[in-house]
Amino acid sequence: MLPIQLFRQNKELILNGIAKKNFKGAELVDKVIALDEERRRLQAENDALAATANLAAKNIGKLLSEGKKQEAELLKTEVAANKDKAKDIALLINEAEAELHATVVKFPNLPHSSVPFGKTPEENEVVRSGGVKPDLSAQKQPHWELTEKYGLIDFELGNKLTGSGFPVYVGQGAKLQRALINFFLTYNIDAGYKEYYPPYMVNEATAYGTGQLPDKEAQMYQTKEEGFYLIPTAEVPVTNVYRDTIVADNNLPVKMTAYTPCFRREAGSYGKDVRGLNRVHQFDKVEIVQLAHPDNSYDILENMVLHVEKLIQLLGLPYRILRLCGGDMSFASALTYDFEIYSAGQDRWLEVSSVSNFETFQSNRMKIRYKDENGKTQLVHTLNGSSLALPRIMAGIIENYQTPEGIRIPGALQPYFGKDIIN
RNA sequence: GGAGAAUUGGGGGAGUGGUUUAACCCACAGAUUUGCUAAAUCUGCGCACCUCAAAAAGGUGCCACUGGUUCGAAUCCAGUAUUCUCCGCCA
Repeated sequence: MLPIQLFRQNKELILNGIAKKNFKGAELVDKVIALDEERRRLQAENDALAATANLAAKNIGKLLSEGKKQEAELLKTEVAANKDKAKDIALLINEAEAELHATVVKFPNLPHSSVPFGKTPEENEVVRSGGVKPDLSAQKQPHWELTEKYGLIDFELGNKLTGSGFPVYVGQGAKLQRALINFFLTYNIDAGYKEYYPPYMVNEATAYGTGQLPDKEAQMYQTKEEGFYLIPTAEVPVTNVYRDTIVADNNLPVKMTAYTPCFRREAGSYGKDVRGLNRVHQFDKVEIVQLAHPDNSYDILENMVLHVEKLIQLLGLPYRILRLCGGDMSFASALTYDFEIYSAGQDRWLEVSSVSNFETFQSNRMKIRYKDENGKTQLVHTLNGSSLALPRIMAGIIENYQTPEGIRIPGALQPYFGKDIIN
């Protein structure tokens, strides 16, 4: 959520920012400013009334203790007249606040100055790429053929048990999944991230904190009785660990990592884009989250990018890093780098990680703060990234490492998998 | 699932309708003094919003949460959440 003060102080900044992000709602800016003025006016009025009432109540108490009962009764009737007025104003304040809030949360985060202009994924900027595309000559197959051939994933069984988009990993496929999770977590923990194992369901306040609510409700599965949301990413519970807290600034940055399944009800889409592991409703992911001081959050973002890049390099997958253009960025992000690996069996790029700085957009909702050198409370910057999302990494390994003898296992993963080939 | 009890600031903890402006202790920060792996004394010590160009100052709200009763609520009432104890059920 954008801070309301920003609307008062720097309207131009907001107008420019939302234009870059391709958000159509310039007229809402003036609405926010008007509602904010209304709210403040009402509050000043309300406070004055309350101050009078408080004083009167105190005087009544004093009169009663002095035994002046009649005078006290007289004062009571005077005060009662103000009560209705105060009640009306309180009601108006609630209305104004609710509408103000509902309007402000519609605004996306403002993009960082380095974010390229653009509306579509084609306008994302390739920052750099690495790794070598394998030469598979004529024998290349997509992962859904290979997983069937080696009995690693049973998509049909998933259809039977649940529905489409819920693959069942079997035998060495399940083991590969487990090895990847373990490898990723160990790599993150070695880099100083503290491991969390959070709930897979969250309440409304938590889903609101990271920006899933109110607008992205349709993306999440929800339990019928309790109304809990199944997490679409570990970012949701993990970032909320620090909701409503003030972190000592010498404890920044806070580094957290978690493995969780992720549940997403995506809008219907068919064909090769969603074939196999390319897009599923339940998948595993290891996430990294940091809470950072605003002064160095962009250095930290670059560090997180290097961290993820190294991990992909360890797996020996060809990759590229994109800086997303304004129109392709997520609602809450100020700057996002996407990682894509080249999937040789399909001859296409697959997104495996997204690393973002949200600045104060999430912390303003969650009230995650620190004390600055003057003792003033300030909002922290929140950042997160995938390290990594499992299914597409699995697809990439299976396709890029396919050989006539079987699927080779990248060297760095072998200690976790226990052997060097699937055949 | 049933019955009972509880929830106060960073921690402990007092407070059962009106000089409580939430006592007191600890922790923490600053100053002073004595001096040296510290102690004593004094002062300060939460969050949010509003008035104000800002600072200073003042106002309002916050005792788990949401409402209610009252001129006045940490205190009384109702609902919700969480924790503890006992019973039941259970991997």
